[in-house]
Amino acid sequence: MPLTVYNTLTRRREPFVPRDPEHVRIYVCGPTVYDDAHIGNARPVVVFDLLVRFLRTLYPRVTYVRNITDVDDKINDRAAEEKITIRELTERTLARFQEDMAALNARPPDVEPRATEHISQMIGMTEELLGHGHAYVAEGHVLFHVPSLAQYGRLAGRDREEQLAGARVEVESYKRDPADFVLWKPSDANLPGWESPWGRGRPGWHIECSAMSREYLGSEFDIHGGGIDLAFPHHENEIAQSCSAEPGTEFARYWMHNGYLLSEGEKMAKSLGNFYTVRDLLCRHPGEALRLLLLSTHYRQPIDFTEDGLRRARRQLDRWRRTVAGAPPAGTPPPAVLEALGDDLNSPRAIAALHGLGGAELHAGLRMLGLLEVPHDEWFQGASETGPSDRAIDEQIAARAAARARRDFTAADSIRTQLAEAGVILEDTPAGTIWRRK
RNA sequence: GGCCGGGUGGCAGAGUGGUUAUGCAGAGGACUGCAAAUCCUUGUAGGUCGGUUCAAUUCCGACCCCGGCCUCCA
Repeated sequence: MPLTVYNTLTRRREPFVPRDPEHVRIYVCGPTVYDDAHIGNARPVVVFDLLVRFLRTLYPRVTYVRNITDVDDKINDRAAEEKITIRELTERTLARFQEDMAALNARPPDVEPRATEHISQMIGMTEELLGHGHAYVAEGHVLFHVPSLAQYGRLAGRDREEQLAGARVEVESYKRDPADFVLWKPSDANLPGWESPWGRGRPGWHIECSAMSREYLGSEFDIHGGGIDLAFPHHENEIAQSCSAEPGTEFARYWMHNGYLLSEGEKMAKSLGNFYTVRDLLCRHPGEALRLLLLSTHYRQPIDFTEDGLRRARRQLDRWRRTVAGAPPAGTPPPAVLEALGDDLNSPRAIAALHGLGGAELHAGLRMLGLLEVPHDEWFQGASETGPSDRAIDEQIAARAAARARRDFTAADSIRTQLAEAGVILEDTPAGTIWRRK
């Protein structure tokens, strides 16, 4: 099954050819752990989880690295606000992130490196850049000198003049060029810092991904992923750093970017009341519904998240579960599903291909997409904090069965209505009455 | 201002130069004590204006809208 991917670097779809067919290597930018993941953070996690699952069906070995940014000024600010240590904040946030993503059936990456545990690698790369004349020291900072690299701007598709035309930021006086960016910056006593050849300081954001991807995947690997908003400047800067630190190397061959996410038709913002954390949504909707909704739109398309869409996704999963019944997932997913995924990860087409299937084939297709991993009993009858207990429901069903037996349908319907109001739906089948939580 | 996406039937969302996307919702029917679930049938499209073509939702151009990036946001 061939895989074609859209490569942001070339702006076209290309056949995916791994550097080493025995070992595919992929890096995706992970979260800055200062606050709970919102729905927009979840999209790349789910998209690249699916990509990695698919790659694993194609290649014998896949190494998936997703970093954790645990040194960042937003983290410093938040920790100060909450009057807790940076470590407490990052540990707590990371644990919650991992729980949330697990609820979306996103498997953990093979390596989840933390920035704070790779400072020496970042210092090392910064020294290499200085040694090659791509960086300079100014007022305690180490800066990457953008004009030193002719190809800068290739990923974002913009040249130097365009960037200058758009410059809206005040340029720090120590920068030789407005586009230069920080590799290392000084920390005062109140900020996290590490000893370095340039004094006590902390790394810039971009150097983190260059250093950690090299540590675990080597100087050249296959796929680098993230949200489209990271393409510039973050990914552009990563390329600049990595290719300059080791001249002649290619860094990532394929760049894949997921599209932006809107919420209820607008950019998600706390002030608009359309800001959803994954954690919030998981209180009201199953994680698999969120996963399905995110995969219902092609990853490069903009997606308009709505809670209504989430409800529809959940009902779709209800139906599939009934159709699958007790069928085990067959060994191989349906060819149409694999074909769609091979076509630049066309998950909406893969989902469409599932309709009309049944039994083991459908089950296998859904499992390929990372759906239906939650056991059926838990899905339909899982514990509820507000509804009646399983035992109370069984008692009511027995009472209703007795009423129906004496053809007292008024009493029977009354019981059914009461349960419905409590969020429990009854279905009479030839094998007896079954129930599920709404 | 520069750059990059997108505009498809009531909604969600794909492919495609000519032939059904798919799903949801709606309508009709079957089943049911009534429901629920399931099954069957079914209507409705491709921003605007031009161009190319025997034929365009699909290619080209212009324009209009929406969104993003250009500021350490996925």
